[in-house]
Amino acid sequence: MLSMQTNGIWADAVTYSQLINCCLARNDLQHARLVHNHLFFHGYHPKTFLTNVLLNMYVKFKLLDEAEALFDQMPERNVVSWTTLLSAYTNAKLNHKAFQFLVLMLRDGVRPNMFTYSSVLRACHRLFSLRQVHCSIIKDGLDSDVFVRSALIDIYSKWGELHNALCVFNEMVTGDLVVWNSIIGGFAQNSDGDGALNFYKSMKRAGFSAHQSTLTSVLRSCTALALLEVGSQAHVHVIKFGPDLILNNALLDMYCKCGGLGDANSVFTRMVEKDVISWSTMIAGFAQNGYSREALRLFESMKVSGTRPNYITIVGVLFACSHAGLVEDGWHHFQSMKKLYGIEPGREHYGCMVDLLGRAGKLDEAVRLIHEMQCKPDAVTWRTLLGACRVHQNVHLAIYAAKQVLKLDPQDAGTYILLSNIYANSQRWEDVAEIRIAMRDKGVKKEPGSSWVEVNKQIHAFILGDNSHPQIDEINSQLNQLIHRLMGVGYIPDTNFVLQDLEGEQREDSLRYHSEKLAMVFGMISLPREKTIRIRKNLRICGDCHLFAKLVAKTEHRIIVIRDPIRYHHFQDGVCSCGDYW
DNA sequence: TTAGGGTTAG
Repeated sequence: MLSMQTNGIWADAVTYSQLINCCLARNDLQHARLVHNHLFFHGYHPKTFLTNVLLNMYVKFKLLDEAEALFDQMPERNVVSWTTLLSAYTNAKLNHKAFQFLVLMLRDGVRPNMFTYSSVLRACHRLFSLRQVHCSIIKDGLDSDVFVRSALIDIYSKWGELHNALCVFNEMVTGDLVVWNSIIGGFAQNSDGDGALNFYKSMKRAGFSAHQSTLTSVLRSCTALALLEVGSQAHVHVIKFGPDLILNNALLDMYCKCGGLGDANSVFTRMVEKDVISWSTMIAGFAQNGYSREALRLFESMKVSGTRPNYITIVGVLFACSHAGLVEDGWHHFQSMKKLYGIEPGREHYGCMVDLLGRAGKLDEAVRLIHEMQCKPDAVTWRTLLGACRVHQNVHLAIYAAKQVLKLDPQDAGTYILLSNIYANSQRWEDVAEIRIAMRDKGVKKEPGSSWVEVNKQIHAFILGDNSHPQIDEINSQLNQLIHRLMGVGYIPDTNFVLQDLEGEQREDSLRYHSEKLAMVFGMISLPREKTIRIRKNLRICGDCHLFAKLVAKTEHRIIVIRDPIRYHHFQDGVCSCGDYW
């Protein structure tokens, strides 16, 4: 450029823009500024096009103030000028500012185009504004643009409006990979793994190959559904993409959550690049699967590696302590999190500590900690204390904790039932009746216990009281024989876990058909002995089923993994990885 | 010839 200048030749706008974009590609702010200053000192007044390029340059270098100053000085602004700054606001999550800017743009008489809309959609922080923007898009005839379409699907999904996302998707005539990814991601984010996997199949039928983000959503769905086999299949495709950090993190999480800790660890070890999410995932994975010591060892390695722990990392660390009864370690990490990493303890951290102290029988300390909390305790906090009261049979405190839970979550069926059982055990029948009336008046219904087991990449569901499984007769007959065999080696059904209104044999019957027992038997019938039986549950496993699974693992020589909403139980040779502490 | 879309941890 300098030689052009000494020859008296002025570079034209295109040359200047190429020069600026070259600086951008090299991340060279110094030379980019030099070009801008050169234009300024030589009294060259660039046309709107070149100023837009400069504006974009400042935006990309995240120098919003300078971009704004330049925008204010522009004698003429077109839709690109407005959109450049507007998308800078959305990227910086300045949603309110982005919307104000859109209003100014409209007042200036500039109509938004597909570029503007695809940016502004991400800034919709209210459903109402989203609907308004969607109407304008249709009015301007821009709803068929694939960028706008994927942004619409994405934002509707984020608002939980899957129905609307689906409508936008179904209107698509020409295919587009990112639009497919948006709808698959939408279903995955809304915990509809089945829907996401079905769309993934349709996408492949439509002739599209999976991209990194497609696979990330697929893995997320496998994680939610505990589909280890489908997830492992996706792993084969993941390898094709080489070292993709986000994708590998999703893979890691899938193996951890599906109970495949060995595979998770080998993925983790082989990862070329690891970030705080990779470390946190693996630490929580070890902790939830009952390997607390490994989780804490990994936390030490993380610190050595130089990766700074964050809020979520510490949740995993404290979870590891609470599930192994490591009171001193727990206190140490809890007290040092602020001092060492500047992280204020949040509800989840307090929750882990309440759990840790409560399980260890230090109920008074747990209550004291709840009262000292910097943030307000929520239903989960009180439910944690309630769980500890149940283990340590502290009726007085349990009633107090249960009342606190119901104040904050009046629809929590589990707590009503627990409270009612506590009253029944203390012969407080009037209180029992009162609870039942409250449940009836509030329309509280207990979610039926359900378990899912994966056999030949198919999910088989077992729901308490539902006999629709085609092999249910065979399962029931095998289950009865199994119970008989186990009773021969000392199994006594533990009826403490049953609703209070059942008596004697009836009590045992209701335990007999707990969904995880049916799922276990089905796994035994359908899978060869060397295959692990993997079960996912919607409720926490009860003590009776836990004992049952240990005995099955021992006498039938099976490995069983049961994942409940909080943690995982690996049953092998008559013991569980949780050490009976859950 | 400048501006826009999808993915990860509790």
